[in-house]
Amino acid sequence: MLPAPFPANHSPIIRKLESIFPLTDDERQALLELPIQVTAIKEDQDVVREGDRPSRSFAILSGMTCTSKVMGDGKRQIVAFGVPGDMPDIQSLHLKVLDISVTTLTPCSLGFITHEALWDLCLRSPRIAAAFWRETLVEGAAFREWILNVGRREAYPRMAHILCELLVRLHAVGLAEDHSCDLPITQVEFADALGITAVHVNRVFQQMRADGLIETRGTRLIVPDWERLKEVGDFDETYLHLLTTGGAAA
Amino acid sequence: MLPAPFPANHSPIIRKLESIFPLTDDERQALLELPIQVTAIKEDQDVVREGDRPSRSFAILSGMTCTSKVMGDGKRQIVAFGVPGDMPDIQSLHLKVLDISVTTLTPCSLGFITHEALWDLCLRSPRIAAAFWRETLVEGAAFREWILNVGRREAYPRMAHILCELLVRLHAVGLAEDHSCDLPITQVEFADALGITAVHVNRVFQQMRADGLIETRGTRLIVPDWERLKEVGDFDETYLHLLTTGGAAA
DNA sequence: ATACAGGATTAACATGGGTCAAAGACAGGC
DNA sequence: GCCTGTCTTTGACCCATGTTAATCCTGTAT
Repeated sequence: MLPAPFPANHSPIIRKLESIFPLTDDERQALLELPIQVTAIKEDQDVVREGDRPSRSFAILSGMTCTSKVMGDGKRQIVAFGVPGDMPDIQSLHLKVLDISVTTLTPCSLGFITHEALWDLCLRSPRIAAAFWRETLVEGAAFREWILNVGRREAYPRMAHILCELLVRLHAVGLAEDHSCDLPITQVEFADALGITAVHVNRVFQQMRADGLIETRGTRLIVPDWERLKEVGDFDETYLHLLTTGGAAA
Repeated sequence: MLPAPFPANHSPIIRKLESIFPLTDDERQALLELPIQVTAIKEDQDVVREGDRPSRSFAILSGMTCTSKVMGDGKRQIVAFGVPGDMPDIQSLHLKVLDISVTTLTPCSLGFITHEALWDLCLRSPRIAAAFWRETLVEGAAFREWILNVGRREAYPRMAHILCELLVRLHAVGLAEDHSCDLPITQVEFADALGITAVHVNRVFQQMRADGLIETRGTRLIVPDWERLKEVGDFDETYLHLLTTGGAAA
């Protein structure tokens, strides 16, 4: 029962931008004046679908999403998870037809902003445009790491790595503490994210529990030994390019 | 013996930007005035390395590169190939420490541009900044497809898919005709790109040859039946977001 | 309480692709 | 023509992960 409907506000967007790019007061103000339409949406709903041609993008104000692509034969690959502050389909501002679908993992509060308003803001404020560009570059770095994860790590370290990423990113937006967080992600979804089967996800989880690498209580994940999980997952958070480095999930 | 040292010029950069974003005369002129340092470099050289903090970025004027990451244990994953017009480390403009290495596959002519000059141009011309941003978004789409390829396709269609992508992208820059192109990529490199072993790359190639799906003469790739290769590779070029769609490698 | 549905777990068996190691093929340099 | 280094090819064997399909949970609705 994570996110109660959220008071309408832009703060997750601004916090996210500021977490990777310093803003002036004027710029913050310009962002606050963006016309934004806040919408609540249930879990397990597609917000946008592959092939859509949206006229607006959205930011996650609360809740979590996943971004996925499907193959001809129906197999699905999740390529990213979204946390508050993320704008999973910002690409649609420039690329007319979407190559991905975005699905809610939990009930979400989403803030929709028209492409027109975004374009206008970017033309008026080159530094804000640069901040968005920078966000896209950071997202690209995460995709590259995801490729490495899926392409070169075995299932066990692969899972460890993705758990590390999730924990650090959730921590960065205040949704994880004490190496623990709520992960509303089913084993089937982990399977689609890691490029393995749900059965094998289950095997890996059990081994990790047996090894004392993780504990689970319902959807809650607890990491008893963060350093060891990072080591198993070959995890180095540099690629996330957070300004608040250091004790990320510490 | 691909690329002879190239007369210094910006045209690959401009052509690339224009292939995904229409430019005005003024904007083209501003790009032409960018101070650019042209350098020839041999094959199999690292242009930049993971961990570097470059003060300039570069465009490929001729030749091909690959972009890769390595794991702690030395395993390498190639996450992208670069063709003329690409700027494989444009991210360093915003992200101080590089998360990838860029290596030449052939002798290359590279055009280096300082971050200062790029920043200056982007602040003066929001539309050019937007064009660069758009390039980054397209690059992101290619990463997402790469994740799907490595995560969900078996080795045979996975190879077919990457061959399709290479052929279409080389065709878009005039380096492929008649479903045929020069591919200066070793089997070890394909292995690192696909997340399989070189031995298995070899098995797949032989099967593809036996199936009449591809022919090779030295480094030259010939595709006798383009439609069939696309089908085997589950390839749909939409994700490349080229303006010149349709008969891409036709 | 009972029934249901989505998720988690198990087990038995199959296989794509990994590993290792040796041998061939080819190109460039002398 | 010969040497050397880099690619490619081959073969035997093995294991991480896929497949299938049944069973077991747990929370929620009736």
